[in-house]
Amino acid sequence: MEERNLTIADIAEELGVSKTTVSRAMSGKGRIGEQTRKRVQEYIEAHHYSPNVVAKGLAQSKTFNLGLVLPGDYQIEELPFFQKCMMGISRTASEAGYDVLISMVTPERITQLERAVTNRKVDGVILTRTLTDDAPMRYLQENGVPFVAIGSTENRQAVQIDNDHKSACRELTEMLLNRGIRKIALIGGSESYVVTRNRLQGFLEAFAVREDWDGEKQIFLNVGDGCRVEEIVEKLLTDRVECAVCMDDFLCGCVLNALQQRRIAVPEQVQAASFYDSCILANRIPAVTSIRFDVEELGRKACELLLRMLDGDEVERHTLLGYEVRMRESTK
Amino acid sequence: MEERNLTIADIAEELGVSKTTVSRAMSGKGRIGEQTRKRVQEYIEAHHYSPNVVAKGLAQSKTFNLGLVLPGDYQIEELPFFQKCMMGISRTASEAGYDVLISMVTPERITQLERAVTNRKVDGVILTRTLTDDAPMRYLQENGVPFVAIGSTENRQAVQIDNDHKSACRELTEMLLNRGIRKIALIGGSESYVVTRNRLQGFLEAFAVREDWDGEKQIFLNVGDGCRVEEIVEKLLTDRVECAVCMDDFLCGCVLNALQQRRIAVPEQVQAASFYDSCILANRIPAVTSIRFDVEELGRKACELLLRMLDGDEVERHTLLGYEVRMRESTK
DNA sequence: CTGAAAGCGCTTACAG
DNA sequence: CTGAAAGCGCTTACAG
Repeated sequence: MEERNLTIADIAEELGVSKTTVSRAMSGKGRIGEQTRKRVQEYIEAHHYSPNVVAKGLAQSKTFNLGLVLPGDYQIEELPFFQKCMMGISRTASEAGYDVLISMVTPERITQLERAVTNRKVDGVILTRTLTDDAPMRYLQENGVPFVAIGSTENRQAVQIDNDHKSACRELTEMLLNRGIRKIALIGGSESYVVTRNRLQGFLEAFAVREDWDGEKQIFLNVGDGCRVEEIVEKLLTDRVECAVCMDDFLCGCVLNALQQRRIAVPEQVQAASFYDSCILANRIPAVTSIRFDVEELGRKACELLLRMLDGDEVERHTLLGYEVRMRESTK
Repeated sequence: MEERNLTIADIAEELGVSKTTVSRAMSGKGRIGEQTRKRVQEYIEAHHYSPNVVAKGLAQSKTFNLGLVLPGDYQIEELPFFQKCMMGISRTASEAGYDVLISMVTPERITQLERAVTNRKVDGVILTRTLTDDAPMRYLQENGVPFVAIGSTENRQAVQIDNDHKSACRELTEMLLNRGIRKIALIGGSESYVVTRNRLQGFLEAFAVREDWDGEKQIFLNVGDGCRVEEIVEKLLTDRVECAVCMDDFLCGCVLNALQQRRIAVPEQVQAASFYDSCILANRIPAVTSIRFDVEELGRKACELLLRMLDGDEVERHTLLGYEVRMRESTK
């Protein structure tokens, strides 16, 4: 069923023109008669010709592939994020005639990325997680590969894009304080993520502007596993903390579970808020107050940035995208 | 920093041999003098030459890319699965000199996959979810693209690989029955997934062998959202069902939440078991009895199958991988 | 406006 | 054992 694919040479011969002409009719580059162009295009349509992108790429020293670096040592709370991100990237790339090629890396091993680069399989790369000391980023910079980093990094050279986590956390915290909360806790993951520090900063800023603030704040970072959460919840209860702001939905889920286990009512006895508003907490009762980001949009924008870089455009080094605070029943 | 890349022609000239010779020294194909080979290889090592895979591909009519079809309309419970699967695939592909190119599809839209195929960007494709009537699968078959389907399909033509969900569900159910459970429920997702029907079948088989069985079984399928779960849990309690077997971890999480909300103790009042044993239920208290699959291995095997197909090997049409029942505190 | 020719970086019969 | 040449399927100066 799959006969040999049509080539530009076949078409040229069939139409009695040169390959050059066929090529031009398709690309629109170079002068070409309107009539000729039409004839070629009609033939192409009729015969469902589609050019061999790899050959085209070789001639133009391009691959029409974008590398996407995904962490292999993921955590559950990140999955909805990566998925949505990929969706945005993949769609945008596809519409621009590019494909997305994945490289899974760990902090210790970036061989897949190295392969993709040294084998010249990609024109540029998108990073989906950034660490304080980011091996993939360093590698790409050293090798002069164009890339954009999703997420915040302290590397000022890199083109980066992220949602404004700091402002988001500040605004959420302010809203909670305005509602009269006096004892509030921030619970978050690894400090080696820049985003953790950004959110912490936003949290702190919410208090900085209030000279009259006489409440109490607690901060728990580097929370890694369920056990830690148990301890923290115990402490929250002992200290009669009124509200727990969790840095991601999985963490928040753990906190809520621990509270339920102890028969603590949310929001009556303890309130809770989260980040991402992902499917991890979907259908929770009570519904959880959360900061929502448009992650697919983030992926799209990141991809657009990279595409523009590949076109030789100068792009903004630092892009911040918005957020939305969604107040729900888990806070009052 | 990024000077023009070394090519085979450069090396040939530098060494005073032909391009043919250099090519042969690398590929190992064709006769070549041991001395010459060594010289070439040493030069290559010293200068960190790595061949342009795209050019190589063009010459061999290959791309050294594998397509990976991912559903864009994912559900949270599937994410850990996809991630692990990708990890296995990506690693195996990488080791074999291939890269993985993703296409996100929905039941209505498979344009990304079509692009990858018509643009001749992939040598073969791996499907990660299979529906009863699967558009991507149909498309690939019609176009003669080699592919392997992860998950069960009724399409007997396709090369498919999956874990043995039917046996797994049967064994789990048998174990529960052996422990004296008399009222048991099966709760699962969409029946349009073949896997749902496989598990249902396994569930039913567990009873079929017991002539003396005089208990009660309930079956809830096509559970889509949290609301339905609430209703089901109500019914379980009214009917005094002793154990709920959930077809995935997210569903099980919902059931457990609903139970906790109602202050029902697990496993004392109601027992629960799940499938996948993924990070979604990690750190749950009590720990949940679950069927564990080695999903990364599944990805690896799937990729190996495809690679063998691309090499022209005949491969087994149907592969079933094992499982492991992990009894934990949520059942007694 | 159109085409012959060289080139992208490899592989592979074919000949020696 | 080694090489000249053609070819993979495109693009793009250069010439007309």
